[in-house]
Order: sequence, then structure tokens, then C-alpha cells
Amino acid sequence: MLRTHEAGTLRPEHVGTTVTLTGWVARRRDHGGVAFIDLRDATGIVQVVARDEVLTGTAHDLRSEYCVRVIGEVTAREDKDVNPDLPTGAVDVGATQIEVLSAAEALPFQIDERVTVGEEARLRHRYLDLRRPGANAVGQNLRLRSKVNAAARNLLAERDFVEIETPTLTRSTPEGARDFLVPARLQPGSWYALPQSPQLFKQLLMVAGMERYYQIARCYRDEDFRADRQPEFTQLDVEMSFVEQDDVIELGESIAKAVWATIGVELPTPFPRMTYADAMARYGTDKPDLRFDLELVECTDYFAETPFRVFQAEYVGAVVMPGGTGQPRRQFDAWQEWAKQRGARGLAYVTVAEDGTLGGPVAKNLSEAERDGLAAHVGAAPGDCVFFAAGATRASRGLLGAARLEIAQRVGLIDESAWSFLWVVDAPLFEPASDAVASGDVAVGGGAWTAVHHAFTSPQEEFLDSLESDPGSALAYAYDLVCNGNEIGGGSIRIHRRDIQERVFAVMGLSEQEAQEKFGFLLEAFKFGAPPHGGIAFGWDRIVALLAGTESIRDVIAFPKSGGGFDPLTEAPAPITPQQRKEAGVDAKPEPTAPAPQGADEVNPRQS
RNA sequence: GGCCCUGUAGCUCAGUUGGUUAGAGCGCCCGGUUGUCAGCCGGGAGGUCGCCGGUUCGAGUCCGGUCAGGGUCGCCA
Repeated sequence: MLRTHEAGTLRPEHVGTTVTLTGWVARRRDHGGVAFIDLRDATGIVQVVARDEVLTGTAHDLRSEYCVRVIGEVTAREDKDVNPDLPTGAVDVGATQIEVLSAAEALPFQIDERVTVGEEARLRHRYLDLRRPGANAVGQNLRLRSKVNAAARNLLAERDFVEIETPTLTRSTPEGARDFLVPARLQPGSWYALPQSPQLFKQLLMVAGMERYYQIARCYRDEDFRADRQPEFTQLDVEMSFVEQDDVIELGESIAKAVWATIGVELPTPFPRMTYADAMARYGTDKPDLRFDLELVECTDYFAETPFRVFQAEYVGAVVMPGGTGQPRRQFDAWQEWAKQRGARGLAYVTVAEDGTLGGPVAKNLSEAERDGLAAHVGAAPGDCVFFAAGATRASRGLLGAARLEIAQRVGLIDESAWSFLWVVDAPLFEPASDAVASGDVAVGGGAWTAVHHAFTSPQEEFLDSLESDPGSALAYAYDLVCNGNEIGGGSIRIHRRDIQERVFAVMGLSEQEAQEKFGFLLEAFKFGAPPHGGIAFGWDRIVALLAGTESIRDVIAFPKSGGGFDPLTEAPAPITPQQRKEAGVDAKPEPTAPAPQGADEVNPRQS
């Protein structure tokens, strides 16, 4: 070792010890005859006192972020010189020798944690960003992430789970997003896909009798990137055989418990459960934030006889903004803009004055009876205002659900220190493909119905008889884990019976032949004694971000990409040479007459 | 793909109604300083105002386009 001690660990008990330290020059205060050097390593900072005679040779002009090795004796500081802000503040290291291990040019930004630096600069020189000290620094987030990984691995190892790696060069998996593609040099014209998740492989591992599998798996999806999305991201992926929904949920709770324990939070289990239908009706979303109580109020029946045209709709709902009546007019206008940004026509509102009379543009359109009972029906107090959405059920609830969050933020209803966990269960198995098409999605099959989760999700037993006659009512053994309004995990019990799988494909309009083309290898495997199985996958980046107390998953990824999938550090993606292009077979023309290799003519309509 | 915001020194930002030589703090460079701890003092360097075009006697400032970044909706489990 090049050192005997670590800088941040020195204490008065070390006084008199001769130590050798290594680290970086965090700061230098030169007084002519004596200089004070803050020496930083991963454990913290200690002050090195260097007299003139030590600062010779290259050590003479020590500058910021020089990497150095210091030999010296730990000395106690006089009382007046103690720095209470530093864990090592009661001691100095009196240097007898300073060796420059590596010089540093002037840095593109300061390492000092108190200096704010834009994200682009930090990403371009991520290695310097990671060097920055401080509890909220990215480097600390990575250390936390490592502990979180270990906590999960420990728990899963205790329960005899097997950590298994699956291929990253593979076929497309049926997750529904666009695949990243890799040309196959040895088969020009054929391409690998990077996995969107290890879904099919982990099911194969169940057929293989591994019984309990997990993996901290990198996943790839070629979609437009958002604040919270990276083209490559990480899941804790788990699959188990011979289990029912409750078993997977119990495991999920144990994992959450173990993981949150790394930040000293003890989660009470079991977590509450809510049905998907309930979540949509009461919160307008499948991932409700329950850190505050506010709920949507169903008003369709209340306005059944309404004279107000806008409220003569399939669905009318409301959400109350406590104290909202006091908002200035332009704020109400801003709410309209906010709603329009979300694709709504607007956001109707009614104010409730202190004397109980209703105001706002909508009030006069309502019948007298409707006005009289409205505040009581929606639970609005004097001074509150009520926002309404009317129209298609799903879209209206979505708007109100978003308004609910916006209200909570503006009014300050959210307890930022709270951890609210819940399971959302009983998700529908299918959604109408028209919904999917309307929302820009493309059905996996050509039928009227498409899978909500994925095509291998098991229907609950009581809906087996009505799968074909009433697909829209069928519920699945599918469950999402929600934390503070974030979906941090989700999974399902899978179909292991061939007959049910075929019926589900049929409802989705997927022919035998198409199914064979897409998932033939899985269906083949299922012929040979597939065990009942199910699993769950956790959004690892988001979970670590929650634990680290940061908004952005970029802050918990060592080398994240910025918008457009660009890596400011390596400047990937980059052009390739003509030679690479030739070898990769990118430009290979498919033989029109040759029989298409398995799956080769699958063109995802979304790609065109 | 739609909408909104931003782009000025290495970093973080200011820049008035369109008007002389574009500023500040930090950092950097040089010199000084024997008890500092975001040291202090003196001096200095550093700018294609993202890019292209337009309006104007005159553009960092106004207009059009474009690129990049951020946010948001669409998309995405």
C-alpha cells in the first residue's frame, strides 16, 4: 500500500503517529513560510501543515487536485485552532515529505461542493464530478447504490435465489418498446436486439428448474428520453416457481424492507393493497401518491340531470383545492393553460366563498339544486375551490389525477419525509386495442384486444370462462409496487398452461403462426413441463434515486446519457468508419426469394 | 413529434429603451505574506455573446431559421 492511514479517519488518538497519506490537494493556503494543505481522499479531509523546507522540488508548486503522497506526524492542534466543522479538525499532519504522484492542470470546474456547476459540464467530466465530496454528491450516491445492491443480494441469497446472467445480444422481447439493434457480422442482414428486459429468459430459467432466479439486469429501450429515462437502465429482476401472487408480494416487501434499511428507514409491512380500479377511480392514476389524502370525487350521477352541456358526459369528476378560492384570476387562467398542455379542453372550476355561495364561470350554468348540494357532495369547505373534468372516463380521471398532484405541490400537502408504499393489484388483463391505437400504441396482435402487462400474464381463475366473451372484464394476477407516486416495481404470475396461453393469444388476435414466429422458443420450452411461476422487476435506478433523495436517476448512474441518448463524456454515439460499416453488414440487402429467417419480417409498425 | 424555457469568460451568472472599450463572483497566472481552514493583500490574463441570415446609421439586446441543453405532453412498464 502507498499509504498507512486514510485522511478522513485521523483523530486525536493518532497524535504522535507517523502516517503516510495519499490523496488530492483540495485547497492550499500558503502563508509564505508555512502552507496549509487540505488533503482529500475518499474518507474525507485532513489538514497538512507544510513548512517551507518541505515544499521543495515539484512539491513546491502544489496546486489544486494534484495527487500527492504525504508523510508526516499527526499533531494535536491548539484549542484556538481546532476546526469543529471537520471530523479531523482537532489534528494536523506535520509533513516531513510531500511527493507529487500526479500533477493536475487547471480544472474545467471546481471540485468544491459549495460551487454549483451545470449538469452538462459535470457529465462531460464525470470523473471530476464523482470526485466532489459531500453527502449529496454523485459519488456518495454511487456508494449508496452499491450498499443497496448488496442488501438485495444478501436477502435473496438468504432465500436461496440464484443470480444468473442472461444474454444482452438476443432477440427482441415482447415488451412493446422499440429495440436497440446490433448488426450480426457473421449473418449480414440479421440483427441482434438488446433486451428490453430479461423477461423471456427468466421464464426459460423457470422451465429449467432453477426455481428462484434474480439478476441486477441492464435493460435497453430505444424510446424518446425523458428526465427520468435512460436508454439503458437497471432492473432488479426476480422470478420464482411454484408461487402465487401473495408469495411474490411478500418477497417484494422483504426486498423493499432490506433496501430501505440501508438508509435507516424501517418499513412496516405488509404494505396496503389497492385494486387497479380503485386507484383509477379515486386517484386517476395507477400509481397514486398516498402521502396526502386528497381524492377525486365521482360526480357523474350527481350531474345526471344537469342543464350544463359540458357536464352531460360519460364521466364527471372533481377534485378539491383547499383554500383555492383565494387564487387570483390569472392563476385560474394558468390552470386552464396547464390543462390544455395536457391535451384537455380546459379545467372547469367553482369557487366556494366564505358564506358558502358558489362563484366562477361554471356556477351559473348549474341548476339551483346542484349548486346547493355541490360543496357537500365534493367535500369542499368555504374558501376551497373545486376543479372538474368531464368527458371520457379515462382521460378525465387522468386530468384530475394530475391536478391532484399539482394541487398537493402548490398547497404543500406533501410530507416530504414520508414513505408511502402500496401495491396496486387486480390490473385488467386486456385493454381495447382501440385505446392502444388511440394513444399511439400498437397492439401486439391484430385483434381488438391487447395485453396490458404482457402476453404471458395469467388471468385470474374466475375469469377463465369469460376470457373470450368478456375480455375487458378479465383481471390479471399482476401487481405494481408504488412508492410516493412512483411505480418502482411490477410483475405478474405467468401463464404456464399451453391451452390458456393459446386462448390469450387468440383474444389478442395473434395467430398460431405469429405466436410461433415471435416467441416460438418459449412456447416450445413450455411443452416440457413448465412449472407455475411468477416474478417481479424493480426499477433500480428510481429506487436508488428515492433513497438518495434526488429527483433525477442521472444522479445515481455513474456515466449517464443526456438528452437524445448522447454521452457528453465519450461523445457516443459516434460515426463508424467505412471499414466498420462494411464488416458490420449494416447495408446487407435481404434476399427477396429466400425464406425469411425466423422473425426476420417482423416489422414493428411503430418503427415506420 | 407538439409546446415552453435556456444558451454571454474555465465555472455560476448580470447586462437597462437597440448606442462609446461587454461586466461581477469564483477559478486561473505572477508577486507578497509563519497559523490559516471557502486565508489575506497587490497585479494580470481570459469573450466568434451557440451558429446562419435579416431589420437598423448601429444588434449580446429586435425578427426568422438552425443547433445544443433542460422541462413538459405524446411515446415508453
